[in-house]
Amino acid sequence: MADRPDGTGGIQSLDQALRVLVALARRKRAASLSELARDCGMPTSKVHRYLASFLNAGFVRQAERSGKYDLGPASIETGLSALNRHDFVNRAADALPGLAADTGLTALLCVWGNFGPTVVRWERAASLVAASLGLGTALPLLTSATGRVFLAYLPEAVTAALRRKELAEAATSGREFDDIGPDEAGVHALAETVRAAGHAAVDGRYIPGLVAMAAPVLDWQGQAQAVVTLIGTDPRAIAKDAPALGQMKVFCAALSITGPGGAPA
Amino acid sequence: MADRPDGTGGIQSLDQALRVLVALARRKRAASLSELARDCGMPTSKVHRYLASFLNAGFVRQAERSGKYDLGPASIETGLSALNRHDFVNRAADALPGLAADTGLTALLCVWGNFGPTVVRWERAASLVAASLGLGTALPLLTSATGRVFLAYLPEAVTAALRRKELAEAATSGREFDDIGPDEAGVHALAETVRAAGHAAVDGRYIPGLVAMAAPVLDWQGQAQAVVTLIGTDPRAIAKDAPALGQMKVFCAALSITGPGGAPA
DNA sequence: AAATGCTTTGCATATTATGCAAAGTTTTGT
DNA sequence: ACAAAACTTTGCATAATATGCAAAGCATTT
Repeated sequence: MADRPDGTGGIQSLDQALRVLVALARRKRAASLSELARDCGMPTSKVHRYLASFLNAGFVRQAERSGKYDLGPASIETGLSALNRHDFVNRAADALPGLAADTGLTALLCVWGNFGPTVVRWERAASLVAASLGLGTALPLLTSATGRVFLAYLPEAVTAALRRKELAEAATSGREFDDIGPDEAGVHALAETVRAAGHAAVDGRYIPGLVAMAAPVLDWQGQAQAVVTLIGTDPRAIAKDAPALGQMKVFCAALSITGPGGAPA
Repeated sequence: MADRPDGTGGIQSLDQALRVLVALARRKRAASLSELARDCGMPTSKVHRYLASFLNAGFVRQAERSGKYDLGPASIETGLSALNRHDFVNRAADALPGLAADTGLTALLCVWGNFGPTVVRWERAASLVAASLGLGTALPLLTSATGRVFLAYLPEAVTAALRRKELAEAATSGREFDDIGPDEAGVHALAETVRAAGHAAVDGRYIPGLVAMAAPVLDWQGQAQAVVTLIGTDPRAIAKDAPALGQMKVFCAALSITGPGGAPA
């Protein structure tokens, strides 16, 4: 056991102990000693001693009667502390210039404000500037890629008011939506499509000369905490096989909190 | 090192390593190696090796540029997994959207964390979004409805540290509390008032434009294991005869562990 | 009541964590 | 811009300690 390519300079017993803790976290319910030992491929006595330490520190609780092991209050407190520092807006904002540089597109970070999708950070690429887009700008819900992602990843009640407003305006102005039905049913279908794809994209139909695509930064309730948007002029930039699409989704996935079950290596 | 009355049968290196993790969790921000070493009274080399293991397991993240250490995604996942095992969180989470819909207000579920009242679930209503409120956000103890319920329904020892801190801050900043005395006696009286009413409410005094009310979810010892909070913009929503108040209290009563028989596994 | 499965503890050995000190790296001061 | 200080990271010898086996409790089952 000489070479650990990446896992250098750690404490072996601690590595093993943490494997036990994540094994317990992966299970949905309390687990018995032997179950955990089997999961980790370790002798029961070893796991038992690890659990004793976790128990003393409060990371693990032992059920009074059954003797099974479960996660304890210290695990909750540590997790909440970690969550507390997870500031989506700032974390995303720090990384936004990198995304803009990698893709060569203008990158936007939006949150849901009182008037709908609101731009809070924006990183322009070399080529173009959408002059009308400034900080605090509110974007449309139904006709922007950003808005459509919020539509798909926020509760209906939240978006209801703006939804109705934009539908009514579309009706009175006579301007129909090209790619969606002009009623609530059409909006539902749109949201479903966005959820299935994991992102939204619009071509120059609504904002002539501009193409955009957007993806959500999700919290662990599966709701959109923020939306990241890429804007360009070239329609090929938002094609399904465009590299920028993949980069954007990776970017968002890295910022999203993966709930229990999602286990990256 | 002969007698450890209660801490029997553990792994010493693991005990020490976990002390480092909780030291990191107790800090509000990312910490440097030497800070942690000082906190724990350990040599830096030791702490560094522990952190290397935590890093490999994902419990700790290292900031790209500063090199400081912070809690990582595995900490979040483990904590959320621990939260999900408490039945009351799940039951509350299932019912929370209904409460938000019925009242038309934003509904919050909070538990007590390292930094005080901490948001673990929230359901936004149509009308408003408090942008600064997210999962894992820590709320003030004395000036939020949520915090005041914890103050009233948790042992004094639990809230003591935060109580002193907020009182001291109020004293130095010169900002007096409007509705409570600026000392421990005033805090005691406040807690008594909350207990008598069974809930707490604040108007826009502390958070301009926002009104909130909160009630406890009690365990079998009569302590708050969680607090449910409703937030709105209309002061009439938190009036004594407002329907939302009754709905919230019914909601909490249903979640509270009533008599014997509600024995979790 | 005997037996099975599970959890917990003793103990000798070898693995491995430890602390010191030096090398490497970034930040601060002049 | 250079020097100095502070901090982070790594090597190494030694002593501490984690490990695995096996036996002893303990509860539930047949």
